[in-house]
Amino acid sequence: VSTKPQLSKPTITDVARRAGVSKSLVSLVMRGADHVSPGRRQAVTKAAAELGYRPNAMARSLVQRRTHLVGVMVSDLHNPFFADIVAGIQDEAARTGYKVLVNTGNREVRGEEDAMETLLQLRADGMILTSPVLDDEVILKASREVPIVLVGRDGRAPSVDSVTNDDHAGAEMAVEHCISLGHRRIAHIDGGHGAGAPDRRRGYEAAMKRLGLGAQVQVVDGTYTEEGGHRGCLVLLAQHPRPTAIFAANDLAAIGALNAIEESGLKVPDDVSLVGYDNTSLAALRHISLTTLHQPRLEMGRLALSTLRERMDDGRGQPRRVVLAPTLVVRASTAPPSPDRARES
Amino acid sequence: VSTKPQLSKPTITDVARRAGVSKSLVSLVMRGADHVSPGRRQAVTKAAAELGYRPNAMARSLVQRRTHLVGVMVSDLHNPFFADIVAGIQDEAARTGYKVLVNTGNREVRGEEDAMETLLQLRADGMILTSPVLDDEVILKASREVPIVLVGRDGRAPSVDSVTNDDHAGAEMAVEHCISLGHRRIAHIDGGHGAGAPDRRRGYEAAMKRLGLGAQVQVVDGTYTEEGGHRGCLVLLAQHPRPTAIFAANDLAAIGALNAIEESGLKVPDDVSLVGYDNTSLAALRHISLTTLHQPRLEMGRLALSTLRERMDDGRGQPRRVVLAPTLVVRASTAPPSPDRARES
DNA sequence: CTGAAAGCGCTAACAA
DNA sequence: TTGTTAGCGCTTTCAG
Repeated sequence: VSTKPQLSKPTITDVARRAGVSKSLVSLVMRGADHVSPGRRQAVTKAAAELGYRPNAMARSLVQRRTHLVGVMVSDLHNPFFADIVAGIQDEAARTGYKVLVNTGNREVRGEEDAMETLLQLRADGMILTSPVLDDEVILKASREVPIVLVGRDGRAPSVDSVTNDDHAGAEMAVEHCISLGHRRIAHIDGGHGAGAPDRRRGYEAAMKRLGLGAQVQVVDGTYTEEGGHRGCLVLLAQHPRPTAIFAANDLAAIGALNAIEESGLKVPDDVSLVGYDNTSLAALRHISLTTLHQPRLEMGRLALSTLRERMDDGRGQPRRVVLAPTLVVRASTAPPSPDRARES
Repeated sequence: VSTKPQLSKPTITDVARRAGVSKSLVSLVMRGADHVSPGRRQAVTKAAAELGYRPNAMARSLVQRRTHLVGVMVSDLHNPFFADIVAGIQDEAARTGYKVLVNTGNREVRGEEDAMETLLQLRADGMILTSPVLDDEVILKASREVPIVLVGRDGRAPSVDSVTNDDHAGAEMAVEHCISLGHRRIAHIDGGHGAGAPDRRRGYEAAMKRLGLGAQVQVVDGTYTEEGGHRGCLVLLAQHPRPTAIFAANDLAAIGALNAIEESGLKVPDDVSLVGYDNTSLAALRHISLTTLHQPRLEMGRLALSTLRERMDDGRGQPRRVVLAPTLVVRASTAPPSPDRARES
């Protein structure tokens, strides 16, 4: 990489000279101080405009020891789930004078580490990590240098806050919904190491047992991806009798399952009912119309930022765990089991 | 916003003191200089590790007058189209020592201006704007302060580069495909002011005329959204005879059209064939299976960054317009018109 | 209300 | 090879 410097931009000194005042006065005016004489204020404003002056945020932050920057490490830019989270963060940031800068680690540990490092070197005032795959230890270490809020994953250390939805409860709702429709053979395709996946699995198991279907519990391996859902579903469909309802770990996996079901010549919901998780825009597509659990993403984003602010601005030291309630969205992928199928159990 | 400074982090001076050397030596070691004695190098490395020292990127950039930061303003984080563009940018950036920071303007002029301003004040070495809705004038002005590359939209000024796909040619391919299947009444739902939309429209018209269907040209208003496609499609379906094929401005609009068609009790492709644009992940869903035009997104991202580098590193002053060829992806949403329908023309 | 001086953390000549 | 000296552009006391 070459070291060619850019054409130098006007500095505060240039403005001061042109307006015939001191640097300090220009600084005051640029920051909107109120006790500056109208005449000089105008002279400064005019000079700045003529020069196209723009304060250098880095020089400013260097002396203030504060950047007013919040770094957001997004686990996967391809997942529409995160778009709303970021929107919520941005929303709240704009209201409170913070700038949001987004980064991504492409679902890889190494990538996420690099992304964090960039933000750390930039001296962001705080950072938000969405569903990171990073080790707890790495996060804990970074949290000693800058306030960190996790979204979608629990912050297992007192120095790390988190904003999540109640995955356990959401999974229970999925099961209860299926049971209320008359299903008994309800299987789960799990989400592997994905953020929240273990809780969804435990919630599924707990609800099954609580409602007297402990013997019907069946979990197959999967991931938070279409392929994972597809694979897991094929395993389930190969059984006799096969499940009449399937709860997939997230919407993406549910779509994979949907494909597997149709490839097998079966229909949703006639032969198999299907439930997803996340209520992404995909689930709402008319052709998919997936029953799923909604997470209040926008609000989660807003809460992530306000939680971060409590540490950045108010110096809170106690950990904070925000857990929101998911809500069931019933669409066309679930229905009562067909009479002959239900009998088989 | 309060002005509470963070707990101060170790500086280069702290490391120098602890290692018993000068700041400059620490600086050299941190940057991996080769002519440093092994003993001192190790002392510095050790001190830095013990202190948890991390160079302050802002202080460094202030003196170097270079941030090694590339700002990417993404028009809409919800559109999966941009995820691959960003991935391509990041890919190429990682190879060449640049850090990528993403921003978004939420499809609004004001938001995009703020996003640009943040990047400008941060003194990013260059910026990439994806499908901005910003005025040409604003972009032109900014391009005098920092190299800018537009993606998905043409850079109408010599100081602004661009990377696009050949929208005109892509639209022609869509039309040719429909005609080759036997369609004659082929309508277009346009994309309004969306980046590239006017070219797609012109391409559609040109191909229709060139192939002797000038009299059949029909364009209805739309946008790059599901709602736009839905609305436009309803207008088309209300006609007698209605079109046997519809070319929507992008995939999102095509999905809106798809919904409109099915709501009207018609089927795709039996009653109406449908073509989209962009080949987003949505188009590939088994349940959608949309014939569409693919843009080489990853490559476009990579090219955007390398085009930017030519200005940042090599000081190129001539404008550069990269135009890539789209490719037709045929799926299940297009088929020959049913015999009785075709006759009606 | 305004200006002068000091310094944020770092790198870049220039000496030694 | 290593240390010293100046700033980068800005804000912040502190005088006036």
